This record gives sequence, C-alpha cells and structure tokens, in this order.
Amino acid sequence: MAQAVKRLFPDAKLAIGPAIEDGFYYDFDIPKKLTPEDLPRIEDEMNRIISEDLPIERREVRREEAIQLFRNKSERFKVEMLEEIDDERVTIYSQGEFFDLCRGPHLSRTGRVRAFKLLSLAGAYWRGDESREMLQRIYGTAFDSEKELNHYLGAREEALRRDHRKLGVELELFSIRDEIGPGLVIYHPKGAVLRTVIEDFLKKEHAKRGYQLVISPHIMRRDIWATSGHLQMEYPMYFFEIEGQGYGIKPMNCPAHIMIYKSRTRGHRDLPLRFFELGTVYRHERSGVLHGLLRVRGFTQDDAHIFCTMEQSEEEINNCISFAFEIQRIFGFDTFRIALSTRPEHFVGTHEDWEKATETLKKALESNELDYFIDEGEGVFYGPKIDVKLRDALGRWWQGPTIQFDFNLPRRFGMAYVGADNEEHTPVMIHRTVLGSLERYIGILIEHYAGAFPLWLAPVQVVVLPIADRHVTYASEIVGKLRSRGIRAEINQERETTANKIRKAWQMKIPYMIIVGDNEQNSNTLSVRSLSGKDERGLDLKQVIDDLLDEIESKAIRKA
RNA sequence: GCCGGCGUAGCUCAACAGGUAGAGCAGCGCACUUGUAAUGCGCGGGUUGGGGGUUCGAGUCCCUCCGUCGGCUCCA
Repeated sequence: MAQAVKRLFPDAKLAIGPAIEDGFYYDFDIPKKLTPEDLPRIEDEMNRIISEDLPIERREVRREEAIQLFRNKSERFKVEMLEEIDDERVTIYSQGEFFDLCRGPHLSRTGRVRAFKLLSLAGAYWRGDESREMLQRIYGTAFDSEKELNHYLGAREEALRRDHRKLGVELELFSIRDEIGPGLVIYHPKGAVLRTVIEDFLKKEHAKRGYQLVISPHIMRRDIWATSGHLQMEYPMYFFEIEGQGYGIKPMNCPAHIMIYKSRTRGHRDLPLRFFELGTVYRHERSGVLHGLLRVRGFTQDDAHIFCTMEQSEEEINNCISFAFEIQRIFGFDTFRIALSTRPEHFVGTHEDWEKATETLKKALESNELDYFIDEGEGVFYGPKIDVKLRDALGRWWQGPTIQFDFNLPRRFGMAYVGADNEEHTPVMIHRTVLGSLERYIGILIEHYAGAFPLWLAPVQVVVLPIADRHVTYASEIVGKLRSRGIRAEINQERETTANKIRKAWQMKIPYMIIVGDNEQNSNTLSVRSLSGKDERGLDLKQVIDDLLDEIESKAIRKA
C-alpha cells in the first residue's frame, strides 16, 4: 500500500505502518488531504503492483547505511526511527522501485497478495504523541482469499447492525440529545427498566457479600478534591461556586465513603468495611472521545470501597475477583482478558507502597489461577489496578470490572483504625467495580445480545396480542395476571393484522408473544410464540407463568 | 482537544453542473375485525444543525460555532 501511495503521491513521507489484529495501517505525511474517494484509487494502484508481481527482497544493512538511504529520500520519520534503534543492523525490504524499513517477514512477491481492502482514513499523531504532528492514517485489511475477506467484512456489518447507539434508539432504551448535551444519557422507560433490573440485582448481590449500601451527593466542596489530590492532578472535573464557596461535581465517590469511615473511631474489629454505592459521577471528557454509552460525561458506577488492614487486603481482593467473575458469567460473559497495571509516570505515594500493592494484586490473581498480563505504567495515579476485559458474542473486547489498590487516599485523608496493639494504623483502601459503569455495561450488553436480552433483563418480557377487538378483554386479563406475578407484560391492541403485531414485537425483540383469539378464549388457553419463532398452542396460563418465572429466576442466557 | 468525513421531516434516504424541498416508514384520521415477520385510502409534518458571508437567487459555494461519525490521545 505504501508503494501505491508513493506512486500516487510522490511527496508522501512514510511514517509507520504495522500489521494489527485484523489488518494493517500506514501513517503518511501527505500535503494533500486524503478523502474517502482516494481509497479506491490507491486500491487500483495496489492491484497494479500486485499484477506486476514484483519480487520482495530482504536486505540487512548497517544502521548508519540505512539512515543515509532514507535521508537521501528525505524520509524524516524513518530517519528519526532509525536514530533511536539500538541494533547495529536493520532490515530493509524492497519491491520494485520501493523500499522500506521493516522487521518483516514479508511475502516473497507482490503477486502473492490475494484479497485486500482499504477500510478507512483517520488522523493519528506521529508516535501517538499529542504534541507531535498529525499524520494521515489509512486502515486496511488483507486475507488469503476473497471468501475470508468477505467473511470479515460481513462481521463488520454485523457489528454495525448491533451498534448500541442504533439499537438504543430503535428499542427505545435511551437517547443522547444535543439539547441535553453531549455525553449525557437520558434513559427512556424501557432503558430505565433494564437499568433498574441491573441495579436491584447488584444491590442484592452486594448485600449478600457483606457490602453496605451508601449514598452520597453529586457535588462536594472544592477543598475535598484538594485533599484527595484530584485538583493537583488536574482531574477533568466541573467546578462552580455557591455563595462564594467552590464546589466540584464528583468524578468519583471515594471522598464521601472516606467521610463515612471517618464519622467515628474505627477499631480493627470493624474491618473490613465495605461501602457500596451506585454512584453517579461526571467527568469532563474531551469531546472527541465520547462514544454512545461506552464513553460519556455522566455515568453511574457500581462502585465500592473496601477499607481493611494490610493483612486482610489479599483476601478482600480475592473476594472482589471472584465476585466480579461470578456476576459477569451471569450476564453471559465467560471469556476474559486480565491486565495488571503498574505505576504510571505521574503518581502519588511512595515507591514502597506501590510495590506492596502491586505484589498483593499479583498474588490474588495467581491464587485465583487467572492468566494476566502486565500493563506497564498504566495504573491510576493513586494505585495499581486490575482491569478485566470481556469478550462478547462477536469476539470483541470490552472494558469491564476494575479493582484498584489505594495506599494514598487513606493517608491523605488521615484515616486510621485502632489496632489490637491499641496503636493507630492507616487502613488499606480498595476501589472496585463489578460491571464498571452501568452506561457502558448496558452498551456492551446491547451489542453482545444484539438487543435480544435474556428474559430476566428484557424491558418487556411478554406482549399479548389479541387477534380482534373482541379478544381485548381476555388479553387484558392475561396481562393483569402476568403483571401481578411481576412479569413485565404489555398488550398491543392496535387494530392491525396479527402478522403486523408479530412483526412489531419481533422488531422490539420481545422474548415472548402471547396470541389469543377465538380458539384460546373459548378454551381458556393461550398460544405462545417466542422471539426465535417457536409456536406453541393451547397452553395453560398458570403453566406459562410458572415457566416464565423459572426462566427469569434462572437468569438463563438465550442465544441472540 | 487534534486530523478527516458528515449534518435535509421522529427514523432511513432523495433533490442534474447554485433556480425558493420530495419519498418510504412512523404519527394522526377513516375504512377493515383480522390467526403467526408490513391491510387499504387520506391528512398533517421541514425557517435543510445555529450564525454570518458570496450571489439576482444557497440544501447546494465560503467562514465560523454546535453536534455527530472514523481514528489519534485519554478512559469506567
């Protein structure tokens, strides 16, 4: 591709162009601004290069020699890269008039490229550094056969169909509107039901495990954010004044939980203390990063802070880990990728604290026999953390739970407990979530299930469809009975054909349709049609209710 | 925030190279009383994201702001 770009745009300067998970990209500095219309042109040129079937040659040269080579072509990015490479020898691949610095390996000839497609254009900073120049990046992908390429492109379309932003509107779950503001979610009735179901479930599960529910205000004095260190870290917050006093909208819930801890003297027998809050926080995210429910400015975390002794911390973290995975499995996720993030460049606290905390997290992961990888320098400023990524039905990875160690806040807030030795000690603090944020998690669920939620989560579980007006009374009775058993049921009494009512229920991904006409009314039975199209007739209402309740209770996962 | 694309009715989209906006779905009304993925007819609906400019004339061209999409950086 780079060769094609160089042929079409001789002024283009090559930056970097690696292979990525499902394709490749290349960054260029081109005076002309590329538009999507340029992609087919570049593809044409690429096809020409493929049909030329140029041999691809690997050559090993001294670093100095390579620098000279690229300097002659005034490829400043390549020169910059070479100047920072430690190896004395580097490899250069060439094909026809084109050559590039690359570790390899490559195909033997350009004619070996089978199926490829350029996908998109994007801006990208040179070396990913915000302060460096913006380059133009071209994304593409390549496969061994047209078939595989088409399969990949099909998967991309499927992902588009499942896009939670699209489904969120179609299924009337939520919206984000200009008038309200970017990154601010309004939940419509159906979305609010979904969220409430998740919240109630979380509250119950936390109570089971010894967490205490707490609630804290959305705004807190500016000073407390100085104590916590958010101010000094220039955390992206919103600030304002009330009667001359500075306030900030909370971007985290920790200070309030710490205040609850500090509301009385704590002894070692009080610990561990586990405070859980569905805490709505606001963060001033930069406009370019907002993305549907996955990245918003206001969101609710299923947040908890555990205060304990150093000795207790390992067990507490173990429990957090098993809690998180248990819940994730119930929601239908069973494949994970776990990252342990270590000390970042900017941090508070001492080196020793960081090491101790990181070790504890490591030990907890290892004792749970979980595979993980180390994300060097990716910790939060206040402590190292474990991040869990979830794999969805389409094989994509999403940010899920996080468990963060914190030696710093307890010290900053002067927290203490009286130990068995009758001396004051500083407790250890653990921040953790099970889902992450409700907004993001709901977004992930929508995409994972393509909107067809398991019964226990479905905003509308059953829709009752009377065939004609004379069946409405009977249908309403059924709805009433379902509702009295806590089943979320609705009636569609539009004067429409049954086929159309079924189509609408199907579009709304309602798990079950109960259809009643003369046959059912006369025999006091029902017909049940499932979302997947299964059709059963002459059923008994009591039995249907029991079956529905069983399925809800079991939180069974259905295939989307 | 940065680079680029886009912004027409609630939704999906149309309107030749500038000549004062159209369709389907949805909504409303009427008819139909219906048996498992769209019944028919009719009606209403837009100061073309906001503001400014060029022009006799702007949805169309230019500037600017806002939003959004794809990335980068950042992140629950």
